[in-house]
Amino acid sequence: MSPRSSKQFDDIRKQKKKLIMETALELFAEQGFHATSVSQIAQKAGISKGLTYNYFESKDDILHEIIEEGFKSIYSNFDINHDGVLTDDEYIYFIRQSFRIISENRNFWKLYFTIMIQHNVANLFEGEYIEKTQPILTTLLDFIKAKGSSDPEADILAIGSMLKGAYLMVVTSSDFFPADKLENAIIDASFKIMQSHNKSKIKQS
Amino acid sequence: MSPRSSKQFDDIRKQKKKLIMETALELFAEQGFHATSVSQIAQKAGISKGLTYNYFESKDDILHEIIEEGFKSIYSNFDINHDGVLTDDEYIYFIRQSFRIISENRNFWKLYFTIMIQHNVANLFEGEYIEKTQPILTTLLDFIKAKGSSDPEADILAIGSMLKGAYLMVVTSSDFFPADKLENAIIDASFKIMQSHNKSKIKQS
Amino acid sequence: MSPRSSKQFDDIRKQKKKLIMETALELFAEQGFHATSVSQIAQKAGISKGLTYNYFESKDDILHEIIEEGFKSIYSNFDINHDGVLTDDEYIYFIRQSFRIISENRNFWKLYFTIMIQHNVANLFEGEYIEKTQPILTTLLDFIKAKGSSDPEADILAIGSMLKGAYLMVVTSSDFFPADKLENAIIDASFKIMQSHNKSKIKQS
Amino acid sequence: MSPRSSKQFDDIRKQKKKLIMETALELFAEQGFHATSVSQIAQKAGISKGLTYNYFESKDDILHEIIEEGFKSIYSNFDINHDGVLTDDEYIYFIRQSFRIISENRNFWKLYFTIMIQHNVANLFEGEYIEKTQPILTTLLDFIKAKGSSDPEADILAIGSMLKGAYLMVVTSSDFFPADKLENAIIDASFKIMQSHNKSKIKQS
DNA sequence: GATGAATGAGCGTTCATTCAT
DNA sequence: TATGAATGAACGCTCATTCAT
Repeated sequence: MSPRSSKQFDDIRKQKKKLIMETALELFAEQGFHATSVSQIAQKAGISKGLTYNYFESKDDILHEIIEEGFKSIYSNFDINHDGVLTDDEYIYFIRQSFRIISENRNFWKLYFTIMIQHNVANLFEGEYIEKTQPILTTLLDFIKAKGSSDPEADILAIGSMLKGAYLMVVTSSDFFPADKLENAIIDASFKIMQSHNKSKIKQS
Repeated sequence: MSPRSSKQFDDIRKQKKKLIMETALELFAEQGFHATSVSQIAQKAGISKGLTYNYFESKDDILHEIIEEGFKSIYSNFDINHDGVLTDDEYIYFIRQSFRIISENRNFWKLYFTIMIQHNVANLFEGEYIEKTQPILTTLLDFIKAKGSSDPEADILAIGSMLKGAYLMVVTSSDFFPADKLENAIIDASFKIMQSHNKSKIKQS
Repeated sequence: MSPRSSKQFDDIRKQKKKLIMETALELFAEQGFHATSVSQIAQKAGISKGLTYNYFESKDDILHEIIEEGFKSIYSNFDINHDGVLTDDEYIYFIRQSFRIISENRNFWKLYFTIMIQHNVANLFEGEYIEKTQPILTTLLDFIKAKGSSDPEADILAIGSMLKGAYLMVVTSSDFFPADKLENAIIDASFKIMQSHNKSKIKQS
Repeated sequence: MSPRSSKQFDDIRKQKKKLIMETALELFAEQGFHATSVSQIAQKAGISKGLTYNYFESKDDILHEIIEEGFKSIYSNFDINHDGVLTDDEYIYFIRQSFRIISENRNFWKLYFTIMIQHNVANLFEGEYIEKTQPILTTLLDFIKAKGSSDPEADILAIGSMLKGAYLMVVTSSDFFPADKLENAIIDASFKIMQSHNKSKIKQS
């Protein structure tokens, strides 16, 4: 067989694999992993049940590859090789971009949140997770400090929570959800949190 | 010998039902509803599989009763019959209390978040959900307005996101998570959001 | 305990047993034996599941006692101690009476036919069955002979089939079934069969 | 290797389906529908329990397909497109044929009678049943009238009962049953019933 | 005599996975 | 590469039966 046709076969394999993963992701996100059967995936993808096992070792394996692939593509979308401190516009761009990524991959993120709640995601991807996440957190912390925060650790907790909650809203939201309003509110609020020098209202409980 | 009195039977029933629900909640929270089998529940509860069906009509029924019971106990913990506007201390108390409720029922809230992600929870409990939630949101909105917010709708989105995200952190956190620090950070941040009169940093994208 | 109260207890036992058997018969006839649960019987009879086993050894036992009791009461309704040959009126009375017995106990006969189809009933009641049935058949055969039948064995087959079929119709019939018309048709036809001296129309196939 | 052709798959499916239906019919007839388990069917057919559900949606579905198939083959065996009135020989042929069909499919008819007793079979197959049965009854009624019956409605009741009873005997009979003798007796008797102009012996009760 | 909680075997059914073709 | 028939373990659930009270 010529190398050319070998390459063609390879392309077919890649396409089929992608097709199966995309179909599975849709169903996993809609119904959950355990409530989705391999038959369903195969049927929706228009292939035979048996063929699935030509591309994946098991149903679990499909899930793992989806998650792995998802993470890879997410982090490749963030350009975190940032030397200095973010400008305000860069920060805003980062937030906006993260919203865009999530709303464009709502299925993946539904799945991600579901898994995250059940298992500690950091454990799932061990070193890799921290390795990828750390630079983002560091950059964010530097930015908060630069804005004059009186308690950067607290602020990053608050802002991180706010982002997580907002992402969750986007993921679970219906089509009529005012995504823009939320996005702007989160951006504004994060500046308020970083910049404000108010004394804390609270006494330790 | 005479048969057990009806009170005795009633006591047994209540106790067993509680045992089954608690056991099921643990497993549902850990593994998810679909990944948990009735056999597992029965085994962990130390009873026979068949007995489960003496107390619940179906596996679905167990879930429904857990959620119903959970909602009942949550809302009974919030005293929302509030006429005027919250004081700062009342607001702080409300937030602290909500954190306490969630961290004391982490299993229930794990389950709740998981279900919420798959099916819009508002749909699940339709009328009741909105009926119970609305007064809380109204009270919160009034408080935000009273604090002089320049855009209460945006602020409630931001604060709501922040709470949701923080709750999610508490639910998924390990035992070593600095819950107090998070709690304080969220309270401080929410005041910053409401009080700050800064002009918006953002231009519409 | 006085003999009197002992007798009272005995009466209670008999009544309860009868109640259970009647309730079970209704359900067995409607739904079939296997599709009827002991719980159903107990519930419909207004007693506890456990009590059933105070009166019957098993679910099978209930069925057996119903059938035994049914047979006893059927044969006790036929006065077959008949020396000579039946008169026409006695024959007609016998047929009419058999229809009455069946339509008054449709539930029992439904059950009887169902069991008969699955198992050879003669086997179920071995000696007893033949012992009870034989005199009836002998009396009938004598009557047919006396009416001048040219082939009594054939005629008893035909008349026997006709009765069996008619009984089956009564048992499965709705409330609007013209039972009288059927009864009269069967009586008339049976006389035609016995009396007619026609040559056979048929050649052996 | 290339996969089986779709004709090969089709052949396998048809053969297996037939095997399952035949095995199930045997067991349903012997033990009744409810007393027969899917495991039993599979074991007797020499396949796995799960495979059954590759061919039938449910246990109920097996029953339905058996009955449907049975009815189809029965009615296709009667040539009822009969314009004029039957000759005597045609009538005899019709009766003999019906006996043959039933004794060749005793299992199906056992099942049929059992179901008929519990649920009015006309209800089960509603329209179709009446549509198929009506022409047979009409042809029979015309024949009875042509033979000079003084009360055709009564005679068809009597003959119908006789046939039903005789069929039931054939179905429940052991291998030693004198089927020929019964068949001839029924044919003779039916002519006697139709032709006889005797006055009725009976007075209304 | 009477209750119903409790058991355990078995039911109908589903499904991840294998394999001959 | 691709098919779908086939398997077997496990699922949710039912029910005849037992037993402490």
